[in-house]
Amino acid sequence: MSSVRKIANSVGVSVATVSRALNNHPDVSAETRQRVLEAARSTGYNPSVGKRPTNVIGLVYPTGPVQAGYGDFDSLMLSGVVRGANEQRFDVTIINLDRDKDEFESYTQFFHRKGVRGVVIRALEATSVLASEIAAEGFPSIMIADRSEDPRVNFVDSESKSTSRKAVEHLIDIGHKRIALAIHNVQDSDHQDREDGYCQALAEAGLERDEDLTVRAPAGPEGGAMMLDHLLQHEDPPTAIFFTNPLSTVGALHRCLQLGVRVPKDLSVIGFDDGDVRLRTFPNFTAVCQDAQGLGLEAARWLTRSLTGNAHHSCRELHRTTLNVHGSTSLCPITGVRLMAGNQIVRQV
Amino acid sequence: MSSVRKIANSVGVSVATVSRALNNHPDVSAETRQRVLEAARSTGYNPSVGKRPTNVIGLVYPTGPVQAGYGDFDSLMLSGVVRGANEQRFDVTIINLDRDKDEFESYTQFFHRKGVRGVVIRALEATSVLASEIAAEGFPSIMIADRSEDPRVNFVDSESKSTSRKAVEHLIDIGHKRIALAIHNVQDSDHQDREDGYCQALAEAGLERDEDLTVRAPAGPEGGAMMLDHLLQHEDPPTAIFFTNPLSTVGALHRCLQLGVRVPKDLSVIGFDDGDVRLRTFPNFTAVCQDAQGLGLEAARWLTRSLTGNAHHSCRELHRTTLNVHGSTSLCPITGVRLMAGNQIVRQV
DNA sequence: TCATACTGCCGGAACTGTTCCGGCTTGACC
DNA sequence: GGTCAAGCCGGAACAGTTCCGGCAGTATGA
Repeated sequence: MSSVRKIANSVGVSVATVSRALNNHPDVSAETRQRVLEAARSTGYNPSVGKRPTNVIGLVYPTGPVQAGYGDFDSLMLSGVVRGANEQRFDVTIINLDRDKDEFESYTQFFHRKGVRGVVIRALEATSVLASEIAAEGFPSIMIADRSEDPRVNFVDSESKSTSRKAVEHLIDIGHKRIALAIHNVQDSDHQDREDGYCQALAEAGLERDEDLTVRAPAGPEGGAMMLDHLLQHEDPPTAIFFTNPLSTVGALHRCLQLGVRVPKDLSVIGFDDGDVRLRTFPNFTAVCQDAQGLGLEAARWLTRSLTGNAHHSCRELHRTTLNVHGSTSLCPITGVRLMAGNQIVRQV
Repeated sequence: MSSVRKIANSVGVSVATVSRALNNHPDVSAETRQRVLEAARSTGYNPSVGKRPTNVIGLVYPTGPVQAGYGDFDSLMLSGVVRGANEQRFDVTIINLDRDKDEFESYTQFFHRKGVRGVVIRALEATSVLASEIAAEGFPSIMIADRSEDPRVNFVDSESKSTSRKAVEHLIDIGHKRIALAIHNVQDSDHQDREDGYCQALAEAGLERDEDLTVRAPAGPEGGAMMLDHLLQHEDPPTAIFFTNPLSTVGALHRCLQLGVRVPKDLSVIGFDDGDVRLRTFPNFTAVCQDAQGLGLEAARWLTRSLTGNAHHSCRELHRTTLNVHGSTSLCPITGVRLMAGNQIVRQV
C-alpha cells in the first residue's frame, strides 16, 4: 500500500512536500512536483483518511454545471447511476470539471482531491477526448451515452441501429413503401447508427432508397415542423416518416395537427424517445426508446464492481433499445397527403 | 474548534472511544456513546481530515434512490442545486437515507460520516417530519419543494396561490364566467394554495363558486381525461377549466382532440407545469409554471452561504411562480360544448 | 562592499481522525 | 474456584494536512 510517507522516502523529500505536491499548493518546485506525481502514479497511490477507503464515485459533467434541456434523460440517467452505485454501497458525488480543476493538475490528482475512487463521465459533445485522457492516466472511469474507438475507454452506450431497422421494418410490414428519414443534422456515431438501420431495412425489403426522402435539420420542434413541410411538399410524398430525435417528432406531430394531416390515417410517424415525451403528444407516438436509466445503472454497476475487485477487465457495452408501438403508425393509406402552396392539403394516390 | 481529543478530554475517555462512538462502532457502551454524542453536539463538532473543512453538501432523498417519474422536475432541481453550490465552490453528493443510516444513529452523526457539512432535503410525501427531526438536531439543512409549520425548519417552496389566482383572473378577463377547477385529490398545502387562488379570483370578480364545477381525480393523464368528461357532461358545462397538475392537463387535452373539442375555440384550458410539458402538447398550454431550477438554486445558495458564514439566520422562502400564456386559452365562446351519451358533442348557448 | 530584506522551496512538528492490539472487568459455566 | 468469552476501553501506530521556521539565493540600498 502506497502512502505519502512511502512516496516521501522514495523521492527523497518530506511528507509535507508530498502533500503539497499532491494538492497543488504553490510552494513546490515544478521539478519536485513532477517527481512526486510520477511516484504517486507508478505506485498507484490512493489517499485514505484513517484506514477506511472512501466509497464514493463521481458523476462528471465536462462542461459547467449539469445542463438542463435534455428532458428526462439526465434525471433518469442519474437515477440509474445512483441505483447502480447503491448495489455496492457507493455514494455519488457530482463533479464539474471546469470549475476547479487546475490546468496543470492531472485528472488522477484532481479526482483524488475530490475524494472519489472512480468516475462516470456524462458524454456531451466531444467528450470522447476527455474520456481518452482520463483512461490514459489509468484512473477508473467509464463514459456514458457515447462510444469511443480508444480501446482503453470503457463505455456504456445505446445501440440504436438494430431497433431503428426494426422500426422501419415495422413500417414496411404494414405496407409502407415511401418511407422518409428526418434526421438531426449532426454527424455522430449515434445518428449514423439510425441512418444505417434505416438503410438496412429498406435494402432488406428490396426497396430503393430515395435520397429526396432524407431531410436534415437542427433538433427541436421547429426543425421537426420544417422537415415535415419539406417532405410533404414532394410531388410524390412519403406515407411514413422516421424521426431520429424526440423533439423533432413533437414538432412534426404538432404541425400535422395544425395542417389537418391525420396521424396515423394519412401519415405514419415513428420517433425517438429518451423518457416520456412520446406519451405527451397526440397521438402518443411509436418510438425507438433509449433506456436512460439502464445506461446509468450499468455504468455505475460496472464501475463499482470493478473498484471492489469483482469485475471483468473492460466494459464496452452497447445497451439495447426497444421499439414501443403507439398510435402514430398504421396501415399505409391508399391516398397520400401532399402539402401545396398556401398550406393546402390534397389527398392523392 | 472542537476535535476528537477535546471531546475525549471533556468526557473523560480516549480518542479511540470517541471515534468509535461517532462512527457507530459496536464496542462502545450505550451510556458512553450518549455522553460523547452529547458533547459533540454541544460543542458543534465538525470532523475534518487534516485541517481543511470539506466543502460538500448532501442532496438527501428520503426514500430510496432518486425516484424517476417526476418528469423534468428532479433534473431541473438538481441542476439548480449544483449551480447554487457552485457559487461558494461546494460539491454536491447524493445521499439516500434509508440505505445505510443506522437506526440508532443520529442524523448529525450520519451526515458527518458521509462527510457533508449541510444537506438539502428533497421533499417527497411526508418529508416534513424528517426535516423537523434534522432541524431539531441543529444540523444545517434546508427542505426543498415543501413548507413546514416548524419554525426551525428552513425551506424553499413554490408559492402558487397568487399565480393560480392570476390564471383564473386571466380567464375572467377574457370573458369566461363558468370556470371549473380540476384538482389532484391529495390534500397538501400546495394544492390548497391552488384552490384558494381559484376561489379568491372568483370572489374578487363577484362570481359565485359552483361546487359542481370542482372535480377531483388522481394525478395523471387518465385522471385528466376523466375530469374533463365529467365536467363536459354537466348540463351547463364550463367554458374554461383550470387543471392543477401537468399530467392531468395532458390527459385532458388529448381527450379533447379525441372528442373533437377544439381548444381554445370551444374550451379554454389552463394547466400547471414544472418543466417543458406544456410545450409538448397540442396546442401548447397556458400554464402556471414552477421554477424547479430556481428552487434548487436558492436552496443550495442559502445553505452554502450559511455554512460559509455570510447568511441570515433562517430561510423560509416562497418562490414565485409565473403564468405563461400559450395557445390553450382564448375569448369565451358564445356556444359552449357539452358531452352527451355516446361521446357526442353538442354546441349550445 | 556589505548589511538587509525578500522570495522560493522545503522539513520538522503539531495537528486532524481511524484502527489494531492488548488489557481490564464482569459474568457464566463446569 | 478456575476458565473462558464477551464487552468495553486505552495506548500507540497509522492515515494526511498545515503552520512555522530555516536555508539558500537574489535584490536593494547606504
